[in-house]
Amino acid sequence: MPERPSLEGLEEKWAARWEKDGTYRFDRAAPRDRVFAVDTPPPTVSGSLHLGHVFSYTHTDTVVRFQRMRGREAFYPMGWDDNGLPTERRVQNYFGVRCDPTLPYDPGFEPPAVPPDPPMAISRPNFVELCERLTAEDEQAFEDLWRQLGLSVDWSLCYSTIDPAARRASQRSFLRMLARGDAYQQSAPTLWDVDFQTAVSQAELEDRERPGAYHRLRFRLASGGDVDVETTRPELLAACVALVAHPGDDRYRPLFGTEALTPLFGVRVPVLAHEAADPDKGSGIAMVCTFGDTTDILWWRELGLPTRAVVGRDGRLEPVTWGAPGWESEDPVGAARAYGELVGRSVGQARNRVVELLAEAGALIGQPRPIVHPVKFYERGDRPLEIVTSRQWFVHTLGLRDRLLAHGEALRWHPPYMAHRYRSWVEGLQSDWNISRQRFFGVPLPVWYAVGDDGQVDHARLLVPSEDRLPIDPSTDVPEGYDEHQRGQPGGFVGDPDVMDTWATSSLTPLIAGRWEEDPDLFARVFPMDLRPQAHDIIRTWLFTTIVRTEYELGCLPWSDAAISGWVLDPDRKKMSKSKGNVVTPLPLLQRHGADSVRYWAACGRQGTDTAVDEGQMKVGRRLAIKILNASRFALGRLEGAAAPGPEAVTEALDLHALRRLREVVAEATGAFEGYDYTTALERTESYFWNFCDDYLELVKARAYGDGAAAGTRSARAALALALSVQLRLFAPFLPFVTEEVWSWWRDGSVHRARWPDATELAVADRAPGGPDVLALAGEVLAAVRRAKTEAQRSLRARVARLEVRDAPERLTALATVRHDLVEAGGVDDLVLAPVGADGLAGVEVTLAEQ
RNA sequence: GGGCGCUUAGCUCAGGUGGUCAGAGCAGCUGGCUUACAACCAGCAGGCCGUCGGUUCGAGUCCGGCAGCGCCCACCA
Repeated sequence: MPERPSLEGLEEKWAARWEKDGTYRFDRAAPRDRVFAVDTPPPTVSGSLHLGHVFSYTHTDTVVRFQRMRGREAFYPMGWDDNGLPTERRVQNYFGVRCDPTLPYDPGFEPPAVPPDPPMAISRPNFVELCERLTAEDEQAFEDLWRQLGLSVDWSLCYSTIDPAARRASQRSFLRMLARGDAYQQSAPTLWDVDFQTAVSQAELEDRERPGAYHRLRFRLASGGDVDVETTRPELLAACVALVAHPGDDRYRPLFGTEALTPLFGVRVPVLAHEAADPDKGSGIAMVCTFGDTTDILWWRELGLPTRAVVGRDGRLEPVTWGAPGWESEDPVGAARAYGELVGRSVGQARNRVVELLAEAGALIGQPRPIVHPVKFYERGDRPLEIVTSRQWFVHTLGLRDRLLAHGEALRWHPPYMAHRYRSWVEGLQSDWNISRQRFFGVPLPVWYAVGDDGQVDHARLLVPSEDRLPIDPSTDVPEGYDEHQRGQPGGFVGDPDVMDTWATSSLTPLIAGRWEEDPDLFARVFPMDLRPQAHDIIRTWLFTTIVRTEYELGCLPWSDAAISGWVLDPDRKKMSKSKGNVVTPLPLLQRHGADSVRYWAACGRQGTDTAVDEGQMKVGRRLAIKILNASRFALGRLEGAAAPGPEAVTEALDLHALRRLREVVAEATGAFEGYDYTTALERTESYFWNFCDDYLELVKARAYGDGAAAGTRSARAALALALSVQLRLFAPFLPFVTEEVWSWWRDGSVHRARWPDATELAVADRAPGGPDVLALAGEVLAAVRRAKTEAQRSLRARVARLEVRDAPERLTALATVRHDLVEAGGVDDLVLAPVGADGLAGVEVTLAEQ
């Protein structure tokens, strides 16, 4: 035990020791019912960790440590989500490169020392190599941070979503979905990001408020007269395929079944009725285009409308042939002339130009009316999404809805109200899950397509690999029965060029971590898992897709419990974001306050609740850690190097009552932890501890310093040792470093492998006398003495000439049992216990000695 | 438009099953080197528990309405 204990150096010391001793190593011999398995969220590897990660991973770590101490064998892996767009984007910026899949691989390629501008084009294999190089560096930095924070992860169970095992699991599951018919390919209208040039899924959308304007366009009616239609997207006029109004709308009822002519382009479009049309929106009649928004897709599908696509994958208007089939016009020459003004322009540019053309043609009625309206964006994108028709791979989810809802009911949510988010998402599903992405750094779709003798790719003739070949890359691997020189040739094959959505792989984390199909013995010991911890913003993505995939592969829930953490807000309670520049990075805070202190702040944040960064709270945590050091030094210093007397030596009422109360705290903390309520467990423990220091240690001090043979001293020392041992273990999940340090002063082994305290070891508290809590009573009297000294502006060491306590007889009887401790702690010369009747005035009178 | 959460001292928040529940920490103020702790200790002050109504002998604590803030889902011509 050091003379002046300190927090300095504890983190390095114990992190190294835990690694060396394998303190957190999972024992795979443990049977399933003794295992506590966690589906750790693999953080996205693209730059640095966020304080939000520290926050929520600490929550999980406290629960894992509790379960481990309770005797469960913790299966607590770490994963890295390194595949996907964030990594690609980071690599592009970091090295100044862009991927061009048409280029050949350059085995000797090294990126320039200074990122070139404009970025240099490199082949897909070279690009993937750079992705792997950069993620390896990031992952090392992440691991270092997690170790510094004291996460009790078993680092031998580490995986990444791009590593061969993850690719194998992802491709295997895909092939099985394909074989069962759970996955299918389809050419269909798809949400499309024009900058990344990839499809995205419903789960990756977000709405952003953007300025727009209603443009009132006048359509001529084939039957004579005209009708005005309001639109925010006049640039899609050429793609108009119908006008739609509500069937009950009397203004337009006469027009249903007739035809209108689009301005500028003279295309005949039907006027139709559909329930989804809103009479109160715009002019009450909508222009259906292929495709301006998701409602257009609905109308197009349900009304059987033709397709006239004008927006290309690059977000520019594509050339069309007016007068050709599908592009019939009353005035093909005029249509071509007008469209010629728009072709090749981006949608924004085309909008400006078409408004001018419409105004010249007299078809724009009045001025555009500016509005602000929500527009769909890819969550990582900078421009609004377009909808283009493309061939994509989908996983059936709409047909699974009832089953998914049932799983959501069966899952135990912490806090329970988070279940609503899942349910409203599942109920609102509009399309199957699009899992293909037109990107490069991801798990390839493991299929090829036959090329017909005419040289045309036949997407209906799928070539799939056998499972034992996985993982494969169809751009370099060859299907069975073919050889490489047949790639792209008539009668040959081509590989699917796409990769899977990152969620299509990370949705398998319980299977990847549990080594599904590769280590059946391990899998049976850890699956289904106990806990899915994650933040609430990815319920609709990670949590939802994991349930989908597990339902398909195993027909069950992947875990019994989901613990949903909140976000970390900046000190002004604003959401942190890179664009606002208010992101707080964890490393400086860890260096400034220490891991235990940062963990303390995190553990004070309730499950599911957004919490502001609060360095003040971290300071409180640091103070608590220092207090634990000092209080421990006092308690252990009284043992004079000898072993503490056993619990049977505790005989004094004060000591027994302190232990009795501690036993209640143990029960409360245990119950709270079992319900994943680490915050309450910490609060109860901490509250007891401060009272223990302020009152109990002061009261027991003189006795603890006494003759080691005296019964009172033995009782004090035994109680101190037991109470300290229990409290260190209660604190261990929150403050792993300082508790381990103190534990090492007098106990063998790690506190983190010690048994969680329970009522059995505090059974001696059964001997506590009935009646009032002596510690609480003595604490009250002691407080009165301190108040008197403070109010007299005297030192706490000042003597009390006379202390008179007037109270009910039973309370006085209890107080009498601590008379000696009270006299010593208060510096009292004469203590008088004076009984009062039932209506007497209870009180404490303190007479200080002369200075 | 549907749903969820929050609204308690200047700040951040606790307050199972309704009756010492009006609390903690921080900040503030006043004191104190007390043999575990001066990066400490002791003490003080601070609040019509968002609002209106209801249930009850009694409501931060239960029910309903309203308001503000935040979020989820949907819509978004």
